[in-house]
Amino acid sequence: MDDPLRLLPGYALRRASALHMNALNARLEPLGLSYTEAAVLLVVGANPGAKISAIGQMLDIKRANMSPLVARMEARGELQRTAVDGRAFGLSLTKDGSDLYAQLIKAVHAHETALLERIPAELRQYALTILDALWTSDN
Amino acid sequence: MDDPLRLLPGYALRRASALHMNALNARLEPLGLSYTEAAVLLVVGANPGAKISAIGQMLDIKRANMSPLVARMEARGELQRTAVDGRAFGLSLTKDGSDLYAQLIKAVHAHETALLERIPAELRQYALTILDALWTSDN
DNA sequence: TATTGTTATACTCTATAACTATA
DNA sequence: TATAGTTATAGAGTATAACAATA
Repeated sequence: MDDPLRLLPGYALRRASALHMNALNARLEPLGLSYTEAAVLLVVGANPGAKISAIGQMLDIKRANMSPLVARMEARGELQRTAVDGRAFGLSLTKDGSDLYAQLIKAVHAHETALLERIPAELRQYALTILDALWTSDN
Repeated sequence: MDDPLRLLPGYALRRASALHMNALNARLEPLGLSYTEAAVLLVVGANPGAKISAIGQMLDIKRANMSPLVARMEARGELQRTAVDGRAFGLSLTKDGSDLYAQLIKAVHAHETALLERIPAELRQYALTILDALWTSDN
């Protein structure tokens, strides 16, 4: 049976993304995080006090979807919010959030390593440049 | 604000995939096709008589999701089914399906060209190899 | 007026389970 | 017993719209 999608980079992109999102979710399950939550935790860990709106913009998560996500992580005691002004909140890690963050860093590193190892060694150096070019500088 | 996801190929993979799936869906909207339906149309066009189950396996679409998808495309007069044996069906394009297929080929070509043009010219030659390596040979 | 956050809701895609019929 | 297809349903992830409060 002929595979007409075999030569389409766009199709490979989709299949690769789906495969690795599943792999990442499996890795994050022991931490009790979805990959969206993990992304927020990474950004907050690297930017204590970052505003919810700024985090959402960086990760391309809509305000309406950030709200319940942040509320969930706050309820689990991973994040805490501090009023920046009368309408905006800054986020930072709690003690539990910091512990989880440390575990998350390890899990993400293992995930990214496994991903890169699938690529022929001599081409690995180009992977990030190519993948970044496929989405950056137009959002 | 620091972006801790900047150096993660896995994150770039996800963002790139999301961006281009949206772009493809926009291109397919005038044809009245979702990208999943488009993938099925491409496979049937290249493999007249292919069994529903085989198409689903190639595209990693579950049986339970192939059923309504095929029914929809059949109802729109794009696909027709022929009994292979008492339980399996082969799919082929109708006349309308063939016309749509021709349009689809053009849309997909335009999409893939636009995608590749985002990649620096000297790296384009590696893109398909890298993206394929990221998902093939373990499904 | 624009920004920030919240709530409610809808839509798509995908996943699981149970079922029938046939190989 | 395994395969093929169908149906119903549930769960993510994401999208829109309307709203209140503040800058």
